[in-house]
Amino acid sequence: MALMTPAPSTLPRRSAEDRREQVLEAAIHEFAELGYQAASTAAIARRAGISQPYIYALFPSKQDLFLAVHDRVVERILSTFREAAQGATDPQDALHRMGTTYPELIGDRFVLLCQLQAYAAAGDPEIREHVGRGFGRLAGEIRALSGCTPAELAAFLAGGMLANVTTILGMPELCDPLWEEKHGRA
Amino acid sequence: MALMTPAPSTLPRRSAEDRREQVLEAAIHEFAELGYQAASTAAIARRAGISQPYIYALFPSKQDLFLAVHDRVVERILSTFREAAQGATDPQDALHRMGTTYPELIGDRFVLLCQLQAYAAAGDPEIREHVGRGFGRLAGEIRALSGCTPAELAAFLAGGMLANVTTILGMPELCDPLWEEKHGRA
DNA sequence: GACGGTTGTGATAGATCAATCAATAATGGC
DNA sequence: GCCATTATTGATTGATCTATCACAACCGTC
Repeated sequence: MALMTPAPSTLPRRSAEDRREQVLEAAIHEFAELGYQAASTAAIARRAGISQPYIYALFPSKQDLFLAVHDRVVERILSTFREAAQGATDPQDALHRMGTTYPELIGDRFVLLCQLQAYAAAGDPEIREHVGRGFGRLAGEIRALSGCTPAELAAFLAGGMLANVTTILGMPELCDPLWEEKHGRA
Repeated sequence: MALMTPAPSTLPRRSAEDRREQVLEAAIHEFAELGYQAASTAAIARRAGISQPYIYALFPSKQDLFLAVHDRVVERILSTFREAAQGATDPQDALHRMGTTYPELIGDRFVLLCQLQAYAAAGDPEIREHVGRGFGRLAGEIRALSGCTPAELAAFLAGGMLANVTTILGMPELCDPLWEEKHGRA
């Protein structure tokens, strides 16, 4: 039982808050590409530049980490939409402005894929409840920001879902017509 | 090393084709609720009433089983749509008829959830390619059956996606306005 | 009533992975 | 310059899961 190698020399220590940040960012990527189950804490740790056990000093469990990732992703989407809706004149205009930010959100790619993975993992009741609340918050805020009707909200959300899926499948052309022809008619 | 218990008595044997059928049906349920990674071959076998190793006599690998499930699900959706589109008068009418079958597909529940799980598992390139082909076939057939425009197709697919997600989250009320107010205006 | 193909299973290898724990190095206050 | 606190890791455990293999029970058939 040889004990540990004595850690070559001074490695700079970061605050726990800092590390949590790194882990969250790494986890977003891993969860987005592999899903809740397939993503391993070892891979997340590697990407974050820390050891695998240390994740459990920063988050109580893999599920908690996943839900924290989901919260952050929802928050990021919301802030993007809030910004986009600034100065809109009417509901359609607000939704249109939000819709144009979708490609930007997709540019991040991982944000939307994380959403999809959260839905897929919703077989677990605890996850479903959490993700359901996030989805409700999203829907509520979009309505509040835009003042749209339930039907318009549904159509907007639906477009987002299609964007998710066509992105992950690498078939964006199927989604494009939505944002082109919906409001932007010359 | 006690050898096996001598198998109480005569259990009726089924044809391999029969068994494959049972396994596929069981796998649809397991994959739908848990996803590709989290669903275990042991649980599938238990549900199908066979031993876990026998699955590998019927399907070469878990991934092959998953893709076979996906094919079957796509085929089921297509046949539902084909039936619904019979006797439609124009593209809008055809899409409307197909849309009304969505709740029926959701009644099955597992069919649509399997689709969602397939998208979520598309991080794996082999799965993505297969699922992408299925999605393309779906989109192509819908266009052929209805004669709709690309924008109408996109809106229709988007609605399906939203139906998937609101179903799994148990929030169907967010999706209802789509099918109610879209075409059925009195 | 032996035989060859088919159906089916138990045991198990081999891999992976979440989570725990004890131990150790750096840090900051005093 | 000491001490309590905080950050960080190596080693490991126990569980789980896919896949393989050798073997057994059944079936038609000659």
